[in-house]
Amino acid sequence: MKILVVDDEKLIRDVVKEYLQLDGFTVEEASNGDEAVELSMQNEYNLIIMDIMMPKKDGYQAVREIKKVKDIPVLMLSARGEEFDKLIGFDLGIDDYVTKPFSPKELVARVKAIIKRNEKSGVKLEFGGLVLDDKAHEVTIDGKSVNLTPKEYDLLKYFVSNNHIALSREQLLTNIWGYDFYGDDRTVDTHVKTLRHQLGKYGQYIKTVRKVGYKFEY
Amino acid sequence: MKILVVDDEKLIRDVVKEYLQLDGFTVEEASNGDEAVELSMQNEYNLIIMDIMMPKKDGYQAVREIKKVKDIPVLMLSARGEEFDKLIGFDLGIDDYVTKPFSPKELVARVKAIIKRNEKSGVKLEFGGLVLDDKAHEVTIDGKSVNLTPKEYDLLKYFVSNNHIALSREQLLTNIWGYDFYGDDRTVDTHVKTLRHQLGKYGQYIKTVRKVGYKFEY
DNA sequence: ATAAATTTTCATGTTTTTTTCACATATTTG
DNA sequence: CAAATATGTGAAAAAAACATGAAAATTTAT
Repeated sequence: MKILVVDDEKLIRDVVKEYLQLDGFTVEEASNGDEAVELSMQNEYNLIIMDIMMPKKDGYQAVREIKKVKDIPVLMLSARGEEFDKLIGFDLGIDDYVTKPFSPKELVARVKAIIKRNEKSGVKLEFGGLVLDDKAHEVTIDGKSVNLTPKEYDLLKYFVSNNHIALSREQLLTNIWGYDFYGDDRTVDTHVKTLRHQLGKYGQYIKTVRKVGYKFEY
Repeated sequence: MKILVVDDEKLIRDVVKEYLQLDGFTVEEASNGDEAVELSMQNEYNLIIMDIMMPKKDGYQAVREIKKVKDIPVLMLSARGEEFDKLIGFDLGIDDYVTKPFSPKELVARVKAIIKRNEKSGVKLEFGGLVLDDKAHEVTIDGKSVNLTPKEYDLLKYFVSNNHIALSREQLLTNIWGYDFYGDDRTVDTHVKTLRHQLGKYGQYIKTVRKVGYKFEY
């Protein structure tokens, strides 16, 4: 997950970067609109966080140019009040906006929300006889449909899209349940249990990573 | 899909063009009514987006002349309030109108809606004894005609044309009811209910996809 | 204008899913 | 090996999602 942070103030870039990295994102920076456009042409970002007021080229213009070529979600930063109406009136296809001053935590939460919304759907992931067809929203084992509950389905989808990667309970909760889930960690365990059962012989591919969480490994 | 955008303000033409191109449309421009008439005689457009107030020849006159010769859908642009009533009284065969200032996103949505409305289909979809003959606009089960209401028909058509694909309530609403439906999600449920009844033994092929929506699966 | 048909809303009941939690089992550590 | 820590599990409670029927609102036809 690569994110481009565009702001002319280094301090802001640094803070945002730090928090995003804590959550496992890769972050690159640009200090003005021109740089932002250039970088986003050369790289594949999953999200752009863009300030509005900047020298060289402002955020609106930069977004306009980038969106012409690439379909990347954008989160806008704006000083309180100013320029705000424009954002709404001039529909640039902004995914969300945050007004300064903002809480880094909230920003990260919003970033995650956007990424989740924009997650590509309709993929078909196959691991031997285990197939997850996201378009049909269906999981089959050796051709036979398995009746997963919604949570089980989401969990499996997240697992298989992160093959070989250990996932903490917290990570699973924020990414599948949502950042606003305030329940018990261990509810993950219960779902892993039922999912393992549902997957039959493929259940074993969800491995326990002690002290951390779980991982799918095929 | 080729669209002609007619407006005397270059800025508006540019913005509209930009957004339409993002959605894969080919766009040509005209800056007044005369040009518009001329261009549309020489080219085959799938849609014309026409401003009303223009020098040389206004939008009404241009549309009238074009419609005399060609059967092209037209979307009118008008400044808020002014000239507006005329559009309704004047039966020019306008397909839709948008008042300035407008959100480009909405404009594109309306363009798509018009194009979709004007698409001739006429397919015949068969699933065992269940046949949807779009040309005749009729559904039969084992040869016997079924009396579907318009909504039921549209819903079934959308379902069967998306066999094996899970469809969210939102997706169903925007594609069948239209992007401007602001009612209750759950109205979909009610229609699914009646449709299932109408389809008798074929009702079971509309499956519930919990937490998502429904899918047709034959 | 009136009646009929269709669509939408909404409250209710039912089913399914999710969460919690206590206890069992397994693993690590001193 | 015992204690501490972490995960597995089953069952009950809580929550959520859907199906349904009926009434209200809207649209269409007569």
